[in-house]
Amino acid sequence: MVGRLVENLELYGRLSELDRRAIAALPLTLRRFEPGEDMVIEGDAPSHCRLLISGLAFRHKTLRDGRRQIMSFHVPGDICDIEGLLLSMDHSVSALSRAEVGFIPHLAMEALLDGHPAISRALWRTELVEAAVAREWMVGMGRRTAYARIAHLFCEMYARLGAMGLVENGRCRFPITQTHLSDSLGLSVVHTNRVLQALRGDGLLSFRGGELIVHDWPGLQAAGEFDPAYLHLRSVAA
Amino acid sequence: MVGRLVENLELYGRLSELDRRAIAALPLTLRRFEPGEDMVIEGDAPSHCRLLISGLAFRHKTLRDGRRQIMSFHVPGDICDIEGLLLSMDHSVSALSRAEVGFIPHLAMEALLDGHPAISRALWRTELVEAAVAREWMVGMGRRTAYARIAHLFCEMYARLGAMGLVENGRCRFPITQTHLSDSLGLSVVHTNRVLQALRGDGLLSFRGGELIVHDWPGLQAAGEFDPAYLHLRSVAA
DNA sequence: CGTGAACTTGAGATTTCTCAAGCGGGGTGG
DNA sequence: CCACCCCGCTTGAGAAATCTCAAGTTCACG
Repeated sequence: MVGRLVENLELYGRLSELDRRAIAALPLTLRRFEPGEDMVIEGDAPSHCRLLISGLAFRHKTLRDGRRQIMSFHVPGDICDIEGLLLSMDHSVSALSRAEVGFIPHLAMEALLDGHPAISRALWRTELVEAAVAREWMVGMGRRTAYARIAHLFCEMYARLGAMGLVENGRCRFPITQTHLSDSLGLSVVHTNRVLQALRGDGLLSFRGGELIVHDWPGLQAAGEFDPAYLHLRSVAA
Repeated sequence: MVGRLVENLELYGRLSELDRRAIAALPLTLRRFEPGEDMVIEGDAPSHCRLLISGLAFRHKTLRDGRRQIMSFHVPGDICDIEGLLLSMDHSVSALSRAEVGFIPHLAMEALLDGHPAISRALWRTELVEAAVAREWMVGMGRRTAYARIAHLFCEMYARLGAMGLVENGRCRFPITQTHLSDSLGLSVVHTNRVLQALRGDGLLSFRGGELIVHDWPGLQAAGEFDPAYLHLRSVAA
């Protein structure tokens, strides 16, 4: 159940057997979410952490008039609302696809962190990587064209999913709509659609029915000015 | 020397006398940076943490062709490269104004964190707040007009500086150029300049020679769609 | 008095947006 | 089993925001 979490935490350094056993012993309540369903809402002060076990999720803020900004995507092994441990939520988290989520009581989490500095440090590190990703998104929204921005996002997800073994033969599932894509990148759906066609036309990728196919990985990286260093992964999808 | 840091860490909950004394006992080497000088550079793997003692600093990434994106501003009491403790730097940090910086060896920092869970937690919380600010910037760059974006940034800094007691009579020092402003918000200098004039013309603020004067705080907040909740401050400048 | 950085202005070029409408497939009720 | 409907995708076209280029101004500083 927590396999992906341990994997995630061990990306940069092994945990002790003791640490691993403590994680495995976490009390976990399972729940399933349907696509689009909210897992936490802005303003909540959650009493549990939500560990994504299968499926994808995303963080977002929605303004009064309906404009929405998606701020990150989450893959299995991520805790989607870790900040809820210390702060109230200033944004919402929703399921992208059908998702299985493990609920871990804050009390258990706090005990785990206080008793296991190595886990605390590893979890903090995943947090820092998330912040690095957020900064890279800022660079994109502030300083890159729509074309580069879209290319970059696909590079990022391709690399992240690849690192989890979810890329096969240049293909991976990435079940988002063009609306999600637009809301991630700060674009209109219309423009996103046209730029997507350009990327396809340039032979870089196809994206259809929630499946991403990368036809020209070096070309796509160049188009997106993608340098995976900020992901702090150990290896990158070939 | 570390007064601001303790203040910062105690924003949400007191530390014990023991914790406070441990912080005060940190070995600290002082160094001064001139405006624009780099404190850490992308790619560095620092061996010390940089605690900002006086002055302002900012994080940024610069692309090959010179486009730059500023990703955050830092005030006294912030550790500007805390992620260097666990990761290599994927961006640079530079001094905005003349700044005094305390260098703390990573070894001392690690010992402090491992021995004092409360400090570890408090520091993590400041990190989470930073991430929240980053998300709000994303909303701005993705979904707000230049006018709202500029207003919002000034609201944010006014609130943050106000919370530190650095606002007096609706005025505060915020020593950035219009170029910095543009690079923070993903705008061209020309456009920034014109929008700034509009904000001044609408009687919301003046910004000249690195001094921000807020003439109409409610109006400015409305223009920027500013809701300080994401800053997770205890109080907001009046 | 000369110089450079920051700021300002003008004007045309681009990117991206908005509005409006048509298309297509999967799901549902009759 | 079929018609209908909705959501997501696509296209067209004019509008708006923002950018780039180019030059002029101001002011602090040496």
